[in-house]
Amino acid sequence: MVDDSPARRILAAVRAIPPGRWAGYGDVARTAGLPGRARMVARVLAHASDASLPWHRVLRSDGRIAFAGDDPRAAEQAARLCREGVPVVEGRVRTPRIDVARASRAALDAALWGPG
DNA sequence: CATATGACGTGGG
DNA sequence: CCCCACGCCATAT
Repeated sequence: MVDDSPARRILAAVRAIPPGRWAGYGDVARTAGLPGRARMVARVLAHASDASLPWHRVLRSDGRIAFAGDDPRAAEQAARLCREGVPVVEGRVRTPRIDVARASRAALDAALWGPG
C-alpha cells in the first residue's frame, strides 16, 4: 500500500512539504500517524540516505533550526531555506508553518488525479 | 540491566 | 526570555 513502515510514512510526509514552506517535527510525526513521536522523525531524518529529501523544511515547532548554532548543518539548513525564499534570522524562521497533513492529502490527490 | 543521549513537544513558573 | 518537568523512544554506553 502507499503506507509501509513508520519510517517510510515519515519520509513521505517530509516530501509532501512544498518548497518555500516548513513544518515541525511533531507535525510530520502526526501526519505519519505517529503522534508524539517527534524524536522518531529526527532519527529517521538523521539516518535518511535519500539526497533529494527536503529535510531542511523540518524545523522545531517554534520555527528554530534544531541544530546548535555552531553546527555546520545549521548553516546548511539555513542556506537551503533562504534559497527557497524562507529567511532565517538568528537560527529561526518567522514565516508560519504549513499544515503538513493537508499538504500530504493534496499530494496524494495530485498523485491520484494527476495534473489533469 | 541501568543511564545517557538525541535534528522534539507541551505546559507551567 | 529563561528555566524546569515530563512525555516520547531507538541507540549507545
